[in-house]
Amino acid sequence: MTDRRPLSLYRHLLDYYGPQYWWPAETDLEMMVGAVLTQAVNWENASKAITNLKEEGVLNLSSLQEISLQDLSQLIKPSGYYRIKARRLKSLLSFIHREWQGDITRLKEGSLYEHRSRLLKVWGLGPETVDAILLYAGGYPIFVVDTYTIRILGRLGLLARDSSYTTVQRYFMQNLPEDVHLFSSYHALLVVFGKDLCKKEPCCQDCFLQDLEKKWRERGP
DNA sequence: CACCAGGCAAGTA
DNA sequence: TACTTGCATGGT
Repeated sequence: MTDRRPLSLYRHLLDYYGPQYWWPAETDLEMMVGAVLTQAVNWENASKAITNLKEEGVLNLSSLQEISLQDLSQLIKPSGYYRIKARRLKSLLSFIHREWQGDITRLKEGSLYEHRSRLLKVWGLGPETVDAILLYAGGYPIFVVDTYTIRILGRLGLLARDSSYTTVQRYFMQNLPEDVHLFSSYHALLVVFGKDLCKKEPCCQDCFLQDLEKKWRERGP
């Protein structure tokens, strides 16, 4: 017995916003670095930090390993929380060298949940960052949850407000076909939607959500 | 001026 | 287990 609403919501979002083509990164390493840099910060800020790293020529495994914590933190300043994020990046880099001998393609060998439990032990990587890495760099079918996702589901009444990360993730994964492309596309659409959505309730008069809620009531999901 | 942005870890009860 | 707080820049 599966709940059809998650797939229905996906179709509405895709129809409204169009395809999103995430994650915006040229390499898997860049994707992982970006995942840390965008923690609790809008992508524009994280993107500036990525640009700095590229211009300095340090967005590669060996340079990131060698660069001092101080120099690294200065380069990523625009991403906010720059001192802590520099430490988190160093922590991630040491994991890549320790676990994979510096071979990032090792992420694509082995099993999803084995990688997940190891990555979750890395200092500075929490569930969202880890799942983003697994989905967008690893190509594994795992659903990425963020604050927007939780807020949207609560707002639509699909789950209780402020449901936990695990609850929301399980809800999507139990009610959607296991499909990397679908999960990738869906998470991107939820973020775009979340940016569009008024943070404070009640929602603005003519935003998409109101339109969606109306359709929802009229024709059902 | 206030408030927010694609989290996470550490401390407290 | 379930809160609370620090971390910090840049845009509206």
